[in-house]
Parts: sequence; C-alpha cells; structure tokens
Amino acid sequence: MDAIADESQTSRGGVYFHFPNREAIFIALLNRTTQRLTRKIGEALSSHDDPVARADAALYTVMRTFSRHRGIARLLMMEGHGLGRDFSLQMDRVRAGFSAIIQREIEEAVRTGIIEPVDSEVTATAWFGALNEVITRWALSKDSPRSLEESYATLRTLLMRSVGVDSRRDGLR
Amino acid sequence: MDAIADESQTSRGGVYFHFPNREAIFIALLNRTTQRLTRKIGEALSSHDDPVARADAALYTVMRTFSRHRGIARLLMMEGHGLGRDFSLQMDRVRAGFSAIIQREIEEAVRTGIIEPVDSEVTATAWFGALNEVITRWALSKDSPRSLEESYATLRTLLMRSVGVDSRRDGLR
Amino acid sequence: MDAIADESQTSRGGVYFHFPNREAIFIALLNRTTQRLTRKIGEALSSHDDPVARADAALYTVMRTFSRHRGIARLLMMEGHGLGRDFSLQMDRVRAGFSAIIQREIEEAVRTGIIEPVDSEVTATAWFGALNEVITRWALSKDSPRSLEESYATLRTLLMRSVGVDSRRDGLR
Amino acid sequence: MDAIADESQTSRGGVYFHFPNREAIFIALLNRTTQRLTRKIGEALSSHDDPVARADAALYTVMRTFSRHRGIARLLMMEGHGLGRDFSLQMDRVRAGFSAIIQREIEEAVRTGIIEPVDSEVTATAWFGALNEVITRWALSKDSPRSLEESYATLRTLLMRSVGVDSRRDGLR
DNA sequence: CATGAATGAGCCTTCATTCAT
DNA sequence: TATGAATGAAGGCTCATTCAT
Repeated sequence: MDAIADESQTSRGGVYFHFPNREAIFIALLNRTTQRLTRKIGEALSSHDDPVARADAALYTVMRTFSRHRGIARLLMMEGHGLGRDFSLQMDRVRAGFSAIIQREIEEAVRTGIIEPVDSEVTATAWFGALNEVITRWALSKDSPRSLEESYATLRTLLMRSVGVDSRRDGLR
Repeated sequence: MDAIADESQTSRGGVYFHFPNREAIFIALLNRTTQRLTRKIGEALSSHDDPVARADAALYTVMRTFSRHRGIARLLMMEGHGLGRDFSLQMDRVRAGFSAIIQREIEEAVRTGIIEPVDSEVTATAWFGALNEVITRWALSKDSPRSLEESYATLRTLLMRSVGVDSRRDGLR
Repeated sequence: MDAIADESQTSRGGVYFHFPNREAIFIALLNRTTQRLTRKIGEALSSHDDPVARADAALYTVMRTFSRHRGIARLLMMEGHGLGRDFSLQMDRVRAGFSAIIQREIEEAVRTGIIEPVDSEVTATAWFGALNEVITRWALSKDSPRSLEESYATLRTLLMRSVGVDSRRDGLR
Repeated sequence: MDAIADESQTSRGGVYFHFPNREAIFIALLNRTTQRLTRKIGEALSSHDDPVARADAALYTVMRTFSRHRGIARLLMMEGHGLGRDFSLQMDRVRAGFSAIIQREIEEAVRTGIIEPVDSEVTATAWFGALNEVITRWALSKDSPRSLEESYATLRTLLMRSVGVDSRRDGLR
C-alpha cells in the first residue's frame, strides 16, 4: 500500500478514499485491463469475416497490446496471487472469458466447415494456455531478449495447424 | 505453518525440526514432485523410439500422473506465490526444465525430418503452456467435472497437428 | 515489545512506527542518556580550572544525575544484554568514552604536575569501575537503603588519594 | 543448550539428566568458580599477617587466576544476563561475597590502625568495582593487547594509596 | 479529499524443555 | 544414562486498515 500510495503521489489514507481495500485496486486494474483488451479483440474480430483472418487479427492484437504494457502484465501475474478470494474468482472469470471468446470462434469455424469438429473447450483452453505462457515468460524474463511480436508468427502457425488449418496462408505479418 | 503442522500430525516446532523454514518445505515438495515426474517422463520417453510415440507417451504420463495428484497440483499452483525469491527461482527452473525437455524432443524430430523446422523455443513454450493450462484449470476447478485423462486425446491431436504431424495415427488411448 | 507499547500508551505496531526494531529503542535511550550525561560532565569540567576541582565536579555531577534517574540506570544495566551486536558495541563505546574522559583528565593532571605519572589507562578503567560499581549496586538494590549522594564523599576521597592527592582539600560537599 | 550438549560430548537430553534446567548450569558454574577463587583468596590471605601484604596477595591471586581463565570470565560476564531471577540473585550474592571479604580486610586494617577509618562498605564496593572493571575490559577485549598481570602493579598502587597506604612498599611483583 | 500516526491480527521463527525409546 | 524428535509458549516483526485532524 505504501508503494501504491507513493506511486500515486498520494498517501496511504488517500488511496483508501478511492478504494475500499487493497484487493479492490487489483480487481479494478484487472477489470480495466480486461475490458480494454476485450474491446480491442472485439474490434479486431469485427474487422474480418474470414474465420482464420479473425483469429489471426485477434492473436496479433493480444500480443501487440501486451508487448506495450509489460509492466501491467508482470504486475497482474506476480502480485495477483494471495490477494484474496475475490481477486482469484475475478481472475478465473477473466481467464474463462478469454477462453470463451476463443471457444466461440472455434465453434463458429467448425459450424462453417473451416475446421473439423474438435473438443472446443479443451482446444480453447490449450490455445489460451499456449498464448498465456508465451506472454508470461516474456513478461517475467529479466531482460526480455526477444520481442514478443517476434513470436507471433510461430504461435500463429502452431495454433492454426493445431486445428488443421494450412499455415501457409498469409498472416498479418 | 499451523495448518502444515496440524496436517502433519505434529506441532509448529516439530516442522522446524525437519525444515529450516517455510519456503524450504515448498521447495522440497516442488523438487520431489518435479523429480518424480521427470523420472516418469524419462521412462516414458525411453520406452519408444518413434518421436511421435515418445511425445505421446510423455504427454499421457504427465496427464495421468497429475490426475492422481490433484492436491499437490493445487498446492503448488496456489500456495507457491509469495514464498520468497528462492521458491520463485526454483519454480522458474522447473518450468524451464520441462520446456527444455519438450524443446529437445522437437529439435530431435526436426533433425530426423519427422517435422518441418520450427522455432523450437516458442513451440516448446506454447506446448508447455497448453498442457499446463489444461491441467491447471482441471486442478483449480471446484469440482473437476471432467476427468483430466478425457482431455488427453484432444490435446494430443492439437499438439501433433500444430507441428504438422498427422493426428490420425493411433495414440495411446 | 508489549511492555514497551503498554508503557508508551500505544500499540506494538505504534512503536514500530517510531523505531525500526527493538534494539534501536535501547540504543536511542542509551545514546540520549549518554549525551545528556556527557554534556553535564562537560559543563562541570568547564566550570573549574583546578584539576582536582574539575574531577570533583564531574564526579559529583555523575552521582547526582544518576541519583535522580534510577529507573533508567536499572533499565540499561538489566535489559541491555542480549539485545544484539549493535547495542553491545554502542555500550562498549559508551564505557570507553567515559573512561577516555577520565583518562584525559588524569593525563592533564600529570602534565601539570598535580599528580605523579601513572598508567593513565588502567587508572581510568579502575576509576570508572569503582564509580560504576557504586552506582550499579545502588541502582540494583531492592530498596536503595542509602542515598547515592551519601557515597560521594567517600568515593571522592578514595579516588583522589589513589593518585596521591591529599583528600583533606574540601570537596563539593 | 545445543552448544552446551555438543561441547559436553552428549545430547540435549543428556544435559538434562545432570541439570534440571539451563539456569542451574550457570549457577553451578558460577558457584564452582566462586568457590575455587574464594579458596585461593583464602589461602593467599592466610599466608600473610601484615594486612597490606594480605591485600596484596589476594589481589595478585585474583588477577593471576582470571588471567588463566579468560573463557570462563567472558562466559559468566556475557551469558550471565537474562538467565532468570535465581542466577541474578546468586550473582549478586557472589559480588556481595567478594565485597564482604574486602570489607572485612579493610575493617581489620582500620582496627589495627594500619589505615584511617573509612566507610568500609563504599570502599569495598569501589575496590571491587575497580578490580572487576579492569578484569572485565581485559576479558571482553577482542584481542587482549595487554596481559592482565601487567595491570597488577598499577592497580595495587591505586588501591593502597586510596586508603592512605604508602605505595612504595614492595608488592609481589 | 488528504494525511500519517496508530492499530492489532497474524506471520514466521526460536529455543528451553519433555519424553518415548 | 543417553538420545533426539517433538512441543508450544513467547518473541520480534509486518502490513492492511482505521481515524482524528
């Protein structure tokens, strides 16, 4: 709380005027970050009709966005634990939310015949995990040797192929 | 520490007879779990020559092992944070270690021409993340609706296809 | 810490707002006491030119000051041990400091021919020890039967004669 | 207790077979040391009839004895605090005991006219303090630069003169 | 709205002591 | 007699939270 107060150019008591407790600060930060990212993903998705292009755009958006906010990524990944039940629940909801977006897209792709039927829940979880791990390792590495965006192409190819989509189709980069 | 002492049928001081401090308990638990799992993976790998079969066996081993130790999985995933620098470093080493195993297998598969050249580091990270997320969500779910082993087939297909291996080859299950 | 907090009309945490740790409290108390006493001794010394009168005044000052602060004397003498390296070092420095003051005065007296040459270090240590023991026994006695100031005359005579100064010269009392 | 057990070539429990508790060990050590020193002092005293020679012999005995047992001196002076009420009481008794010996000798010297009447209690306390401080500083110094016995001559002169005895009479050294 | 001194529950750890073997 | 694993009271300290100003 001291560090937060200092960083906010205010006092410990001042922080408590705006937030009821420490956990609420992180929940607010998590929600704001989530909303912004969700909105950006939504915009990326709505810019394309082709399912593969949609997934591609969303993936690229996520990676580019995080690459510009490494601090927040680290904060939520490192300080998020031990904050209490509410934060954990919210974090679960967030992860489930992103997985749900992925799952919806996959199911739509199945419906339109772009990809063969799959267990969309497990697939979405795996995709989310793959993306999340790549970002996490980048965020937590002491000196981010490789740019996050450099991993985009590889990750794109992996995810597409994993559901049987030919990776040679052009990606965003 | 009270909870650990109670669960161990001993007293707070009794725990400190066996471990120098709280962090050491978790590090020991992490190391033992890691060693056992690494050994099992090694055995699975050495039971096969075919790269795909090797990966398949390793994946199945990991999922089956975790499915039998949900408690430990939860413990390390939930209590592991905020334990101090040493535990975090060790946890990083563990993740890196598992990723390295995957990476090694991938590079071997590339070398033998089973799969096309890929960025093995990103691929290994993504695979690890996918597997880790599936296990984590299973471990943290309130009432494990689906058995972890049910997800094996789907995950196997996803990972294989992601590097261009035909999924119709028979898996372990 | 509980006792200190209670006595200070505050809480355990409240004490830690003002001091970084327990040891620091005693070091601060020791330093403040030392500074005050040193200042008083300095004033007593500078009020006289005659070496004997100077020593006399300093001795009287010390005994009168302690006679008014028996609690602090007891506290520092009884609670001071087992507080850690820093406190012990500081306490040593304090003792050495007072001995140094005595030694300086003795050497000056030798230089001006008031007393014959002596081993000033051992003499200063012995003087300090004599004074310290008289004060300590008074401070630690259950019911201080005799006033500390009653011992002044005897101690004065002993110390003066010990370096060959005629004790029949009038003291402060 | 661990250190004591190790040093005694036994175990923690083994120590408790011989002593009821930690404090008792130090009390026993204190008493044995006290008895031995008291006996040696008694022997030194009974070897002479002349009061000055008696005091001289006792002083020399004390300093020589301690110079050979620096470890015990340090132990009792450093570990003695915080051992509980019983040890403190016993330590007080020991100090009082030695002071009483000194006081008795002084009173005898007064009675026989060797020295003029003095406040024997304060004088004995001061003598004890002087001797104690010289020994303590020697014992606690990191690297005992000067032998304790080197201080004997100076201390002897100081104490003798403090009660009006001509110091030019030959000492034991 | 802001401040920061104060609060106190709770944490990890120590260590003299006990006791079954 | 000896062992050493176990005990648990007590200690110092942290930090999210409160509240008078």
